[in-house]
Amino acid sequence: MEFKEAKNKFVQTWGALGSQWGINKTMAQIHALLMVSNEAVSMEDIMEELQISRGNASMNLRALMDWGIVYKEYKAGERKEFFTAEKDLDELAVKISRERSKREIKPALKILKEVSTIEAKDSAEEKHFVDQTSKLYDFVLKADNMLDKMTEFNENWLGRLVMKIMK
Amino acid sequence: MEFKEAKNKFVQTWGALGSQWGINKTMAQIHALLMVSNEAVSMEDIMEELQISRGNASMNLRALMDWGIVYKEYKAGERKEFFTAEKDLDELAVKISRERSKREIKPALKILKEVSTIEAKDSAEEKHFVDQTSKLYDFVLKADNMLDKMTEFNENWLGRLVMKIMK
DNA sequence: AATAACTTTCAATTATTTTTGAAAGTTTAA
DNA sequence: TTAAACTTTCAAAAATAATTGAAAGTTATT
Repeated sequence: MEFKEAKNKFVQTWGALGSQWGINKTMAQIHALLMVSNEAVSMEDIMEELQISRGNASMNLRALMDWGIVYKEYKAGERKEFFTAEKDLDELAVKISRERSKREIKPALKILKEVSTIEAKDSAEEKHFVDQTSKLYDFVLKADNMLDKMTEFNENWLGRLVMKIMK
Repeated sequence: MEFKEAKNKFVQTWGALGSQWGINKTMAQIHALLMVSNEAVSMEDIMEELQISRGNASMNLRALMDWGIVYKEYKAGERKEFFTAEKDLDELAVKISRERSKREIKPALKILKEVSTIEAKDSAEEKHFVDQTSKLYDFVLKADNMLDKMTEFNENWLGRLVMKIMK
């Protein structure tokens, strides 16, 4: 496989993966493209490589910057803007999980707390509801914290040890 | 908040969360409904509660069974089928992550391996591509394994200890 | 201050995904 | 074996999400 083909395959794959995880395809593709570029890329070049419109490029670049995983860069003497992606994967993971936690998990937790604390009458149905949603609240809270600590854990020596023990 | 309202709120929230994570809304809603039901529910009742068509209910129940997180049940004397959800959350998490790993991560890893092993010419561009995709391959592989081990880890005493240390 | 070089915005269009509902299929009971 | 009680399938319709492109906005240069 030659370089151009490999690059294209990577961008397509990353885009597909993104859309399966609730991130729009173009956004994931732009990110993929920037990740494997060794230097900052202009909007013009992004449009060209991905065959997308100016508006599309602009909006998705904005979204990526809001997520904190793509940065703007200015080149001396050049008028236009260039973009680079966060390339440190641990950093990337932290930012993505923080952002999704903030946008999606935290609000869901709030609702879970609300619904799990209604006063259950003595019906088995209501008791089960409260029990199950409470468990879910605890579980999601724990998973959320864990994600947040994952990288930290991953780099932690004791963590590595535990990891090894668990094969 | 009264029970019915709480139940509805829960189902809606879980549905919204699902669609943000690449699972269709109805599928997540059916799952939510079954999770908080203390007894098996018929297709008729699911249709009624969620206000969805028979076809929709049928297809999404099938999908949930394919994921291994919803089961069919038969009641003595009753002709129709009833459904229940996996209610053990650790089990649920394991099944979901196994399934997503199998369907999405593993195929992506295969591509990542392919593209990261092209022969890079001496251009910095190609070198960077190979370097970055290789790192990504390792990272995704590690994260995938970690997810698989998460529950196990969560229940693990040493894990709990590490968890505490990390506050 | 006018113009050129660029970026952003957003209503309209297009593409994708989900949902419907009725016909076809299946199973059980009489 | 027929009919009733169900479930599944899938083409068409509806709903949702992404994309376009041109006008409006911004910033730098002369």
